Amino acid sequence: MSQNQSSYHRNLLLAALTEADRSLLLPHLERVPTERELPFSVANERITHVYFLESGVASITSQSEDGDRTEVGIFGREGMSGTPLLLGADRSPHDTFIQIDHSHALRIEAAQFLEVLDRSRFLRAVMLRYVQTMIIQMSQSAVANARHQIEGRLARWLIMCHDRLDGDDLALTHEFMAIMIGAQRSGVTIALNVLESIGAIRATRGQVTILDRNKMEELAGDSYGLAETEYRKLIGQFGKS
Amino acid sequence: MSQNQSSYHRNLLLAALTEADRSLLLPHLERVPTERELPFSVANERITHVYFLESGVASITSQSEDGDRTEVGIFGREGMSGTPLLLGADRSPHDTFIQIDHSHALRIEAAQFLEVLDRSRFLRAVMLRYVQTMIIQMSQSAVANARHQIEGRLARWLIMCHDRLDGDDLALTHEFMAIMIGAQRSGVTIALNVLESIGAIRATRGQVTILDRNKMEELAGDSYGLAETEYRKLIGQFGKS
DNA sequence: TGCGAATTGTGCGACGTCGCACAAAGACTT
DNA sequence: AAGTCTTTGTGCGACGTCGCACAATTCGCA
Repeated sequence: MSQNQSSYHRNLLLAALTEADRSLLLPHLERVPTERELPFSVANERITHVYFLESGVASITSQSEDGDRTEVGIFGREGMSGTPLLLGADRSPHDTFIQIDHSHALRIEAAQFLEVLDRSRFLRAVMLRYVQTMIIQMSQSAVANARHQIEGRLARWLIMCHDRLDGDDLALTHEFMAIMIGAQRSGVTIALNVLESIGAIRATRGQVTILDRNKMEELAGDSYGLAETEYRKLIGQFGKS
Repeated sequence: MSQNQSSYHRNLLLAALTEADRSLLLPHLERVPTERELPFSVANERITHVYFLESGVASITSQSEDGDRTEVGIFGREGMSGTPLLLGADRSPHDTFIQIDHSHALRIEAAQFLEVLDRSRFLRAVMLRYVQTMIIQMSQSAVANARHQIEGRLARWLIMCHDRLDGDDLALTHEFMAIMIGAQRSGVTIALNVLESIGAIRATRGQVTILDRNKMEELAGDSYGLAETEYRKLIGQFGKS
């Protein structure tokens, strides 16, 4: 249990709770190892657990008939999966799964989560404020996709990952990033080369290193920042900028 | 008050409430005339009222530094403004205002709204389920912007308006639609001509008439439909398809 | 009825991205 | 050390959209 206790503080949402609220969750939380592609929830299937990441990055994606995935949301140790439960839905049309693995998450069964929600108004309030930050994030994804081209979208996505990971190295392939920002692989290769040529990143096989975060934020423009500001206002400290 | 009572049923969210819950809201609701550009809420300013539309269409938009607006959400008589209040925020970085006017809305002051929310768990639950449908809608906007080109995005947006209005005529200028879908005006002109040439719509000055809704839904592809399906599951009947 | 403003149609070069294909380079297996 | 698979670089034509400009059309108002 001391293991769980320390885990609490790795997830910023859990860390934002009062001691009393955490003790409501504690008996139901199970610490599980995570690995790439581990599904937290599957589209149109009942959400079985709510996951709180200790580290790593997860994506919420929308899959179209032809099999293309598009990312609509991202979270790490500042967030959780299963937000539809907070809003009275037991499933959603989106998939949620681990993108970048960093070992562990805490999870609670859906039914128990709902029960705990009922018992603490403050706990529920924190989680709902988190939903608000996700709404802003998703909105800004729509804006980024509408207004920015690959370079900007990629810069935005990379610094969002950067916010959620320790250090400046991101283990990512071009193919992977292409899916995440809804572009094609060769376009990502070119964009990465541009970013590298201006000294914003260094790219090697399967890895991107953020060198100049300011430049990256500049490239992302105002598609980055709103959600992060909202998080800091509503929940607490977060990110690197 | 009998005027208000009939108004209740025009807004689908209010109509979805129990008689008891409606009577909690009733004393605080004020029926106000609406007009184009009437702001329901302004970015980064305290939300003063929650509006329930009886008819017409409102947009939630994100404004960037350079003044460009991008629409991130849309609602009509099936929805409401002020959803951040439900999630514990008193403001949001987005603007919400009337796009297409159809005369009236019911509004309640923010403080009173919050008070009523506290008093009925069921009422709160209905509104939160509505938030979930908006999340899906915003996500699908991100998908549409990432994957579809002007024709598809325009088709999606037009049928979303169509869902929210009586009849098949939409009073819209090209300029206006261009802003809504994040494209440029001349691109919209061309796309509209394409839609007209295949018999999906008829376009005249300041007006678009939906002729073949099925064709429009086909063009929109899977960027249309998820949010609407979610609404029907979580709240009730809605739309025309 | 006529004038001015708003709206729509159209043209054109520049540019970014797609779609696809294939070569080059790096990493992993046996 | 050789062979295989994954990842990355690159080329090229097609296409869609931008950015901009200007003409044509329609509407509203004096």
